[in-house]
Amino acid sequence: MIRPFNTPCAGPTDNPIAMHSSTSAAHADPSRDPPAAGPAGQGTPAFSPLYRQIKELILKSLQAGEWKPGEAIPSEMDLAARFRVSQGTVRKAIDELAADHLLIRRQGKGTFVATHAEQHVQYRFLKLVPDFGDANSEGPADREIIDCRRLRASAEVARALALRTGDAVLQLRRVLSFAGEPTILEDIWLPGGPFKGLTAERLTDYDGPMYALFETEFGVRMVRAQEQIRAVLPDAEQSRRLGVTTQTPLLSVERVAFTYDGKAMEMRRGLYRTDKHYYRNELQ
Amino acid sequence: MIRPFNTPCAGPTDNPIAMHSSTSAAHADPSRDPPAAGPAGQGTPAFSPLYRQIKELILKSLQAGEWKPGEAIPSEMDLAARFRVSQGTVRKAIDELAADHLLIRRQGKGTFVATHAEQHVQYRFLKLVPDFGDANSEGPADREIIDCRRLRASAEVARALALRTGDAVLQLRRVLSFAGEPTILEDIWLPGGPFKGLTAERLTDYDGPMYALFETEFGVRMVRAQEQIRAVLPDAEQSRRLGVTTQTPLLSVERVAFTYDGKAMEMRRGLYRTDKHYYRNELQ
DNA sequence: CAGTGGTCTAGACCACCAA
DNA sequence: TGGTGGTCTAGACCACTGC
Repeated sequence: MIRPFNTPCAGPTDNPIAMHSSTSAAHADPSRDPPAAGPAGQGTPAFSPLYRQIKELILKSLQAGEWKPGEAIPSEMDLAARFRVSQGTVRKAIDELAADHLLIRRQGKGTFVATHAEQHVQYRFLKLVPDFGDANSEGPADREIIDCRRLRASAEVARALALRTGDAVLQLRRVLSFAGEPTILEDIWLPGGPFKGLTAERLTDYDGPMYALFETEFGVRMVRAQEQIRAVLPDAEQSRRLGVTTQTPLLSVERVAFTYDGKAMEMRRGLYRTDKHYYRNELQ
Repeated sequence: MIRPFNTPCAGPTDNPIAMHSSTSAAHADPSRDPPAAGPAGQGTPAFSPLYRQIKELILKSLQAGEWKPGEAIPSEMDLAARFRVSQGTVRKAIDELAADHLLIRRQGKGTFVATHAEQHVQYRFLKLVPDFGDANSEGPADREIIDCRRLRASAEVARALALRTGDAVLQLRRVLSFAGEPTILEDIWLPGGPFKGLTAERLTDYDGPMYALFETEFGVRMVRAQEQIRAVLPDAEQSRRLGVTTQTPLLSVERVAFTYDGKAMEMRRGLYRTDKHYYRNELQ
């Protein structure tokens, strides 16, 4: 057996996963354990090509914070030397991470950790765009924090965030206005532990996407999200906040956002006015 | 100059785009025309790596119908021989086409032209899923064609389909029911020319996705779509068709679907009930 | 068993960027 | 000018499929 596929990661600076001779077999040794990774069931599939193992190792370094959002990671040649594989194999691993928007390649400069700050689209996960013009034509949104409190997770929030009912959570409520018009009313729930110390003041003072603040202040990087969209009517308070009647249909957009390791770290429910905007989706 | 980058495609069976010596330069010859492709402005960017040219040639063959949806395309080796490039270059071209869901690779079998028929997800572009269970748990949708008529394009439809106002279009109206409950009311507009001969009977008789019928009967393959989603209230007839009150908020989902060559070939507006379903979206 | 796509490597050269 | 990512090639071997 040449490649110890399940060797535990030895740490961020030394991952001797491969010790190939120049003509070594490229694939998993069939004498290894069968795919069922263990009694826990949820294990990762045991067989995995080398470039995917490299991908996992890079992912682990990202999770561990070895390279921070916005920073460059080592060059492909350096990573190839570290992992004792060819540049092509590292390249394929990085290709997938770039396709997942975890890394950003810049020819001639290097490969960088993606970040919610300093990317030209202000809100990467916000799909609401104006009927006329594009997202930038309205300028930055006005953001007003209405409420920020600590409370115990409801059953629904607990389920979404993989907490237990009653665990401490932070609840935010805010209004986003575009072109001076209140357009989005959002409730946001965050797990109390990772976001200890987050206050309305810090949010108000911070001038940038909320997810960028999460990265820099709490080390929480959102990389993926799921949304459930419905049409609803607002209650009295919601309609007042958005300046519409209670008979005005609104989009209810429920989002759960996930970090590198796939943990749900935020749930939010937004009410979107769609009289001057629409939710845009590309299908492929 | 080694590679005639702008040589017109010589036809599906002979595309002598490359005549490299074994150590030839890999990139565009800088002595070529500058990137501005011509006075028309909209031209494709003049510089393009070899694998992307191969991709375009394969795309042209798909458009031309050289390989039909569901069929296998030639093997990577065959295509490499045809285009006089290495297998790796063909591979990269196919990789991108597979990522775009135009081709489907099956290890050991070949590479196949994607199709709306015979894919396990019944409706690839339909993002409405039940609150409980998954899309398959409800079984196939009941489809009822309510209306099918030829008329002249309104300004809005003409704009979406790149027609002129007053051009002939086909208008369909149908209701989709899940678990016996009417859930989606859809108006569909199709350009009259390409869909000449489409009737309500043919749609009713056909047992499969509408887009699959478009492929087999009209040679129109939808590969991409854009949706604009809003929350609305139905009018009297719409509410009756869906079995809800006129005060029930619904999703309005406006879709424009595109073919291989990027031409818009369908517009539809769906009204979705979201009391037992939701529109699901993955953000990345 | 032959043929397909999938992985891995090694080496060459190119385009882009910053110093 | 040197370093980065980007492209292209050639050859080897592996995994999967179907005959």
